[in-house]
Amino acid sequence: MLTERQKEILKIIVLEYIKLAKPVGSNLICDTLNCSSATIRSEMATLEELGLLEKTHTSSGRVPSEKGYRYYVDNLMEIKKMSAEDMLKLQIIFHNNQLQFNDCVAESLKLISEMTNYTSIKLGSASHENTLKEISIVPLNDDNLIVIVVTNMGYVEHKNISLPNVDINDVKKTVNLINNMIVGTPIDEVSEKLEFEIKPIIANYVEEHEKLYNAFYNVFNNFASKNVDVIGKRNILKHKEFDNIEKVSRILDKFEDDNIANLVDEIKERGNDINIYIGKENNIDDDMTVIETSYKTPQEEGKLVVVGPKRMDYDRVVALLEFIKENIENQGDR
Amino acid sequence: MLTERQKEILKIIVLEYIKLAKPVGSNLICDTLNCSSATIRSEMATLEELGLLEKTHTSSGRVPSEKGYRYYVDNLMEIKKMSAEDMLKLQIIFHNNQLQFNDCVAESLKLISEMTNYTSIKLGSASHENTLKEISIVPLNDDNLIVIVVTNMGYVEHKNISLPNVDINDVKKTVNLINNMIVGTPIDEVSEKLEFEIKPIIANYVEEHEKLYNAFYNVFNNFASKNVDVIGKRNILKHKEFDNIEKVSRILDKFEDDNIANLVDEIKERGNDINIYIGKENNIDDDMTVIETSYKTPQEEGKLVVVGPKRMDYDRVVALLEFIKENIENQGDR
DNA sequence: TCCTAGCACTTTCTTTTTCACAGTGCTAAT
DNA sequence: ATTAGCACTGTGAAAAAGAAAGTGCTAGGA
Repeated sequence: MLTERQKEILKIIVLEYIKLAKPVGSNLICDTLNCSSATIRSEMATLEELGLLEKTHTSSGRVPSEKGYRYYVDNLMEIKKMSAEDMLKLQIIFHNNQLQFNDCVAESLKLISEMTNYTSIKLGSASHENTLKEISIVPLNDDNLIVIVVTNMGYVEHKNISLPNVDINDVKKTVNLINNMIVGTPIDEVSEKLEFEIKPIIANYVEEHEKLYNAFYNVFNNFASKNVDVIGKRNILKHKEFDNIEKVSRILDKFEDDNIANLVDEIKERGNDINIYIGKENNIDDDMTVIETSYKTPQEEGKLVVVGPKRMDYDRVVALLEFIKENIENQGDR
Repeated sequence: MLTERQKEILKIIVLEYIKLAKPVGSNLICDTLNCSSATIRSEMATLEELGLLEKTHTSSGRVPSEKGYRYYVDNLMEIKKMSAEDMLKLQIIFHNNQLQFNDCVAESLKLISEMTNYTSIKLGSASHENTLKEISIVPLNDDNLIVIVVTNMGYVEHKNISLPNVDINDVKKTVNLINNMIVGTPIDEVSEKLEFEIKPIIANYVEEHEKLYNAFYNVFNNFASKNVDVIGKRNILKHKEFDNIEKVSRILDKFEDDNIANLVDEIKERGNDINIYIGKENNIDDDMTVIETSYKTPQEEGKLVVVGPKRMDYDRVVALLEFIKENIENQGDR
């Protein structure tokens, strides 16, 4: 258990380090705390023994450790009201009746990325949670057509396929078959069903049934398993601690879509409204913090994530995410 | 007019610098050219006077100037056969019957990016070149539906819209109207036609016609004006000359989708099969080279572009692009 | 006339040295 | 408990020194 003064000191160090990214010395603190730097130093030594602070070298000021950030987040952080400015900008998005619901989510995340210089991620439901809602085709010319697949979650994917020498009516019949027989199946089980339920039927009356079957099989087999949107990848470049190409490369690689979708998906939920995973607590990168929240509306469910350096403006991000989550869930059915 | 020996020297310097990114000294060259370093030095001085070579400082080796690269590309470069390895990998893609035509293009560009560590770009036709082919809807639930727009070029875009209190049959009627009256219109003129041709009609019988009109209007008004795919943005990080965050940032910003689509689109075509724009010759970045080719198939037309440092493996990229262009155009109608 | 050996000169890059600074830990006194 | 005082330490910037790479120029030889 920390004394009040120790808490105060830890808090100042965390906030100061978040602001300036420079180790915090005892002098800076004694100004605000009305005691001598020597006193602060001995307190800082105690906090270091407890594992809450670290030094970058023997005679440097102190930097929060991961455990220190954790303590701050759990015990010291006061959830601030959002700044009026932040609030206003977000409200403009959510009150813009021109924008469709989906765009609101995307736009607000984009705004968060811009305002904070962190990276935000929207992760929709995975393909095994999506079922086939409807499939339709648009012929382009004799040989080529577009297949459009819509899932119950409103996720849409389309693919250009070419079927030379296949009668368009046979394609239409096949589409009808699929729409009658397979709708409601989880996306990643569709290709299996195609093989055992559709293929035998069309084999009877379609000349080029092999070609036809293959084309549809591929559509479903390559269906994006994740529905992910990463916004502001390049923001990592704006932070002091990522000042060399290797680090930046490493992080940008992590942000690649498939990659990040898996990593975000693996987050073991802690069940809070907003969950914070600092450094080693997340599986994206030890140098980063991940803040996550989930949302659920009649149309769609998913996760919203903000990723930034451990030295992150926790208060602000939490406030922003809470606001967005709330707005999404209230307006989801507008 | 350069002497044979001067050409030889320039060529060696270009190739060597492309390989190692280090200024090339006279000693290295005299080994291969059977003459003394002093001779080479005086030749290099001449080439520098002609503006084909540059020094990084008074006593450094030589580096090709932009003009030097240009001379190399125009006069010295021998279009090599592709390496067997490159050839094989690409052929696997184009001979893979599982892959649809579109995927072949994307896959082969992805491969190029991986093999060369440059960035490649696929630019489809712009919205003013696309006309409306068909529009269709998939209802998700009472209030929400998906609008799918297909253009004559096979470009597809979809949008989630919500229309509370609008009868689905009215929506269907509107869709039919659009499909009957507006098909064939260039995409960027559609919203105008909606206003003057469709809106007056639905106003007569649809209660919430304002809502309905707005929704469709937005779909077309926000239609992506460019159809662009940038592959391997992060490759810029792998090149020696981009060793600081500012440069990398600058380039990565340039690669952002809307941005790059415009820049690529602005390229004034020189009408060759393959066009090379070195440094200031392109409008993407003075430190980069852009290699561009166009393709045209019955289904689609567009540009393929490779962007990399000026110190780029010209031979290889040209060979790769030529191969891909040829395969696309031959297989476009397979 | 062209080529080359030789040499002085220049710039960069790396290493070493020096120095001020910011900050610590400890001790002794309050 | 707190604090003033002081010795000590690692950093970072600046200056100094030396090695390496490469040039330009000159004079002599084919």
